[in-house]
Amino acid sequence: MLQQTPVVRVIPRLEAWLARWPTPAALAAVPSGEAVRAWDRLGYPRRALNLHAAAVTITERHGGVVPHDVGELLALPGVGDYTARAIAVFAYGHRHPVVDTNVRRVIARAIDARAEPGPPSSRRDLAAMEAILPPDVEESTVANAAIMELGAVVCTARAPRCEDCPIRDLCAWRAAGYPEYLGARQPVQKKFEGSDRQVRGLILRELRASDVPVTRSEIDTVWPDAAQRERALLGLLTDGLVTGSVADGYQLPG
DNA sequence: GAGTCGTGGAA
DNA sequence: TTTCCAAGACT
Repeated sequence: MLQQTPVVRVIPRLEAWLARWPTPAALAAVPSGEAVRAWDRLGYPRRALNLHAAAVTITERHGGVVPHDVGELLALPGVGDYTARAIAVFAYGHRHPVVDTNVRRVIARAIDARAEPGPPSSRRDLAAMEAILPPDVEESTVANAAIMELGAVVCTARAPRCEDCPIRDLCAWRAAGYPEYLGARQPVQKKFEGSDRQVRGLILRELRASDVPVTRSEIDTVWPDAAQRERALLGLLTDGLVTGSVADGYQLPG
């Protein structure tokens, strides 16, 4: 849920989710479409599908227990470098570098004296975090959490609160006089308004709201551009977020 | 490595 | 209003 999604938006959804499905086995026992429906408007609904698939794998192959091993975690659908290590470290207390967008920003500033991190590279980013991670296991766990939290609360992307920063006296960016970001800024994100992503969201919204298959003509009402509708629906079918056909109608997956 | 994939709150 | 961007993953 936390992937590319603000923490404050995740917390209430997580609590409701865990109240309904307290264990991987509980989630694995329902159709994947129920996970997509419960995901509601949290965004990136393939995460719901992946989470359900991961629950099935955990139930069938790991005895219902989320694995400790980073390699086994990485093998789960939707679990990448960040999530695998976050679980191993914060749930199980193992020693691994955990690198999210906050950590990348703190390292860029405090260590590299740059206003912003460069493009993500798991190899480089993990190595950079490993280099400053305490050797002691328990200290490393605290350090992972602390650096991430520092980036989320103090060393923020827009208006960093440097005067309140606990490591301001050893921050390389501060020592260098807060140099501006060098080089061409990579384009943030393609415009959402009018995008295929928006159409996908609108189609999925229809399917979530219905307990019976939705007809093609009903889907046709959500967006004026037919070609774009077709593209979005095909994409949803390909991703497994939607099942069905023109003849049977479309619905969330079983 | 570059593109794609949702949503919504804050500046 | 527009832009930014948020505990990323996958192709």
